Amino acid sequence: MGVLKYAILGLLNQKNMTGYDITKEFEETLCEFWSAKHSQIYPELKSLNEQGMVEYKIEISGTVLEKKLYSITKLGKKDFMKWLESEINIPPTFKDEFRLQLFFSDCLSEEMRINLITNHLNQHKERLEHLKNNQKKFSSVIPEKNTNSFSDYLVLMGAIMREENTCKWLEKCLELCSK
Amino acid sequence: MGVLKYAILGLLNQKNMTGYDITKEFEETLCEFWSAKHSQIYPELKSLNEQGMVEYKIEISGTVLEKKLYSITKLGKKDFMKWLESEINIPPTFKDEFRLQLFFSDCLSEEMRINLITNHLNQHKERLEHLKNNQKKFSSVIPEKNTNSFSDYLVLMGAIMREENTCKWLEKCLELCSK
DNA sequence: TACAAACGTGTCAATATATACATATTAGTT
DNA sequence: AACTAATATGTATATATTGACACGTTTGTA
Repeated sequence: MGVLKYAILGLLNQKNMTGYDITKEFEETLCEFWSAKHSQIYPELKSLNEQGMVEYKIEISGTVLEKKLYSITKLGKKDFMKWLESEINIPPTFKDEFRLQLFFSDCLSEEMRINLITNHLNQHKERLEHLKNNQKKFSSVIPEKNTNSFSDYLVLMGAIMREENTCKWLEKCLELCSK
Repeated sequence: MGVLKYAILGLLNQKNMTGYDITKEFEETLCEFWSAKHSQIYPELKSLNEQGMVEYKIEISGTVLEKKLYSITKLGKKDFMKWLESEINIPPTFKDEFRLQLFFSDCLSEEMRINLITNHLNQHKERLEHLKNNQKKFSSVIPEKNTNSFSDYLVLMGAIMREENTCKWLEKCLELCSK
């Protein structure tokens, strides 16, 4: 696939960053729909630099610590926009370990099955609360369309709707299992 | 993670199968929530056999073709049930290339963004139709609880609800992008 | 009988990803 | 001055996964 490449280019298209900054961005902002550890990011940045997609200048932090401040090149921007405009296909499989468990759950006692679903439901409820909290930063006003905040808003709305729907499904499952 | 292991054990817990049968099962039945190619399945079966989780007897198909008919062992069944009863955590990230695109979509013109979302919506509508077709096999009657059909029904219901919800979200996005 | 599609089992190379290993500096606090 | 958390950059090892390579048999049909 090579999606990591475009996640990094997209971030550098917003502003110049170090590998460390990018790692933080994955942890704090993109984590809902993409993730990568620094052990994957640093090699990828090296490769993108070799491909001419990004460049960097070394900045000195304090007295000696060298930071590589990366920026996107024209070539990188072109490649990023090409991906952004491309109509990707939805993957045939959304891997989901819980759904696999549920598929085999007829081996369980009624009680165990209900336990399994209830536990999962609680986790999704918690995540939903967390996402709703995130949404509070958009204080009742929907951001303007040409800002990243607006894109952010659309994605967050999707995550919230997904969690709400997942909870609804699990509650329906519990109902069917109980009666 | 090692989820593939439990997917295979779960299938062999239902009935004895060859590697080829298991591959087919992934393609036709599990594909909605797990997948694996035969190049992953054969080595995994070998490893499971070495761990004492599965065993096989060779059957002759036709005059010379040797098939390995795998079955789950007591040890395998024990390990499978332990996984099935375990309360797994939902992964922090559901990787989703489209959501990544949408997150960066403020770089696009209004028209291009609408194109992107519309195309994605159409794909999900198509998948929804496909899933609803699958559901027809449960001809108006909900299967009995202790059958695999019932588990299958719960998972399929989840997939349908998810696709419906995704369509709803994308339609809402289109609305917000247009006005 | 010839052909094709399906059956059947495997390996190899490349990519993706996670965890652990490894090291050093800087800024803030006590 | 000593300590700690955060900043900063890499590599190594193991596992997961895909697509390509590789081979041979059987069943149904034209």
